[in-house]
Amino acid sequence: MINKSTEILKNSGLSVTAGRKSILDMFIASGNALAHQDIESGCSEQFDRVTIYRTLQTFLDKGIIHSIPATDSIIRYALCNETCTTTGHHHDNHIHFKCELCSKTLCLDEVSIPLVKLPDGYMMHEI
Amino acid sequence: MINKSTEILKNSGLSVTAGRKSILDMFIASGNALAHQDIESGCSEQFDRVTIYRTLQTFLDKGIIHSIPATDSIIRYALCNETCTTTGHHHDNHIHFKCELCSKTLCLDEVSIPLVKLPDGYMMHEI
DNA sequence: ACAACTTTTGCAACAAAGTTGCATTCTTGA
DNA sequence: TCAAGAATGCAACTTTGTTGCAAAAGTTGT
Repeated sequence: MINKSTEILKNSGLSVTAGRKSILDMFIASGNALAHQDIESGCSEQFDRVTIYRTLQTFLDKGIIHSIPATDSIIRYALCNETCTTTGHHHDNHIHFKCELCSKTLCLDEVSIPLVKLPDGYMMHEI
Repeated sequence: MINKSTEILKNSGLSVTAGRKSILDMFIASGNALAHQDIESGCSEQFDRVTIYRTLQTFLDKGIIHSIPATDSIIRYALCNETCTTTGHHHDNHIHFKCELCSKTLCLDEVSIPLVKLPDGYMMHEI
């Protein structure tokens, strides 16, 4: 295990390729949420758009990253924390914060989520 | 003042056109959040895609509707309640709920928003 | 280290979503 | 009713996301 990105990929049962390592490294280095566009333009090596789409989808499936919808209609992604690396079972119910000036998007893990009361006849399944 | 949609448009200082009335009527009738696509396909009369985009943008600007981002990357829109019809000043910090079966999206006004603690050096401006 | 096997990548072509400029049509207020 | 201003529809375009397939990786067992 040379570095962190390689380790994460192996732990998730994914083959280690240049593209996946690069993209994962970007997430680790940036510390905030990245959109597809950020990755496409900010990556040291150049990868095909399709590869980036598929890599992000793979990371989502494996629980390596989670998606963050925003009012600007751009979906950003951020690394999940350790507790949700197990596939399928996500622990990503936290609040996000986007700076209006630098437009960095950050996870706010400390903020508690209120208990949500659903309308009659509905059942909570996912948050 | 013939009907509610006309009234809302006049109150917001917008000219009353067939397209705006139709779209606004859809929101009033449906009671849940609508995406661009819902409006384009579900409207009684047929309007140009561009007109729908522009109408939604106008409604957003005037505070008639608010946008609801979701993990499926489709942005939906819902009527604002009475207290935020004043332009620019929104009162739309509430939680939304989307049914996985019928995919209706509803506003949950009763749920309280927790106080969000921002990282040092940042200031809350919009929620 | 190598060959066989499986995955991933890049390309091309496509589909869907959103934007812009401009001429035409509709609203509004005098 | 009529002129000024605003909204609409059209066309062309850009951006975003998807799919199939062949080429180029990565992986595993020997």
